[in-house]
Amino acid sequence: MGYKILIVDDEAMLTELLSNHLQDHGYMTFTANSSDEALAKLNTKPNLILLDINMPGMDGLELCKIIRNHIVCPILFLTARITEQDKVNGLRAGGDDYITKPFSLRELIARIEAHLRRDERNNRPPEVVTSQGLIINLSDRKVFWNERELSFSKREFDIIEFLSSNPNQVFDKERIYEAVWGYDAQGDSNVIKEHIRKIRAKLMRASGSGYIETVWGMGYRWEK
Amino acid sequence: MGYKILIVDDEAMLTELLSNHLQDHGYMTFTANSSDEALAKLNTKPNLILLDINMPGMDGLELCKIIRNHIVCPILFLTARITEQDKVNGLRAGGDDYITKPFSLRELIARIEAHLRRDERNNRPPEVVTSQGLIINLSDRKVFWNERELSFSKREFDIIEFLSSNPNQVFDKERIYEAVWGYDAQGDSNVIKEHIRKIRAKLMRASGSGYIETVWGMGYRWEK
DNA sequence: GTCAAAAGTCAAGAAATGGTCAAAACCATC
DNA sequence: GATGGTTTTGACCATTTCTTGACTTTTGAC
Repeated sequence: MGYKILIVDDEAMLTELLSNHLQDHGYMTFTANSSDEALAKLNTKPNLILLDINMPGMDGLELCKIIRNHIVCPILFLTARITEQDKVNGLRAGGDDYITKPFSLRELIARIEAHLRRDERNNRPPEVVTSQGLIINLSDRKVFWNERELSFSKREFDIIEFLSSNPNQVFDKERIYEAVWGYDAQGDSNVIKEHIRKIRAKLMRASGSGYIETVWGMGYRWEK
Repeated sequence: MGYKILIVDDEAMLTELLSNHLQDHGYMTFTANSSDEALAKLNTKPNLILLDINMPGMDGLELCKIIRNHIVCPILFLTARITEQDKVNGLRAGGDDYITKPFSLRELIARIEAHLRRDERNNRPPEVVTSQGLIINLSDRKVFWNERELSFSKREFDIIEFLSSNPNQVFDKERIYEAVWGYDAQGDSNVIKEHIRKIRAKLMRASGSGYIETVWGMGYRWEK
């Protein structure tokens, strides 16, 4: 449920169609029509990637190697015809499976599910658990306090994610801004103060603790 | 403070300009206008390298790979326009970031600082332990005396950090001022006396020892 | 012992930083 | 384009920390 799938193919129409179909099956999809776009969309942290082998410019195999350096998830190649050489190259590049075009959509779904199941078993911990009952699930972007779900906005969660992933370390506001907003952001420091306030309030109301400690003159730290 | 940056570009004018600008920001710079020169200057042990991708002869990517075999430090590519091929190749060659020309100097500085900070965090020894039960954790900026945490203000901790990282060495007030405040001592020497007093008081109350010894007429020394 | 320079102490004011609030700007959705 | 939520802003207050200056004590030289 709610798995994210990144679809990479230079034919926009195909990505579009696949995207629709997968969405109908309850997946969250992202599409990319070039290698560059694909790399850019890795930050969506997909749970699985569908990758066309034959693309202009850098082909799928090259791209696959690069992706492997960044994230771990099943990569399924889509390919028009598969030669033995293709298969070997693909495996060597880090692919997990092949689906030859044309393929039946039912087969596609079946394979995707198989890989996600296996992946789930292997890569258990996509979550961060912190003190007594607070669970931060980074892949689902959800936070729970003893069964009960707390809701945070995007920015709020981004900040929680960053800080809680580096517990006990102090980050000044600029550093947080950089991590959450991006590089050159010339942010007013009030923005962070305000978000921290909101986060603390929500956490405090639910759990009785704010989790984020202020280190005067230095920044904030996630207390684990 | 005092980071060394190696600037590699075949355009002498550009390296010159960058060099000046970075020096204005407190960096120590070295320039190289060819790959050979760059390799030769690796022995300056730069903390960061700015590398032009498009150079005659061996290009930046090749150079990057070679450099990676020699030293570990952030490598930022400078490139006229970035194609997806560039990006991919660059990542593969071991680069850490891209800056496309023309770039704003502010952005350049921001990125350099970001990378140096990150690098520093990663390569920093996690903690310093000093005599009987006093633990100074530099990355968490926490000080413990037998389980119990002692709290210090930013300046206080900065001073502790500086002195305890160079135990048994005597530093006069100007030197401490320079190390902690950042530039040439402009401040009244009382500032340091006062901070030292506070630090000693806190340490003394917790541990029974002040740790900072006065060397009359010379300065202070951290007793290990 | 006396003296001057250096170091230590203390209290008070200045400066910096963080917290809070309300309102404006922004954005997606209907 | 109205709505409701999110994000950003600016103003203001409270608190902590930093700095200063006057004063006392210690130190080493004479």
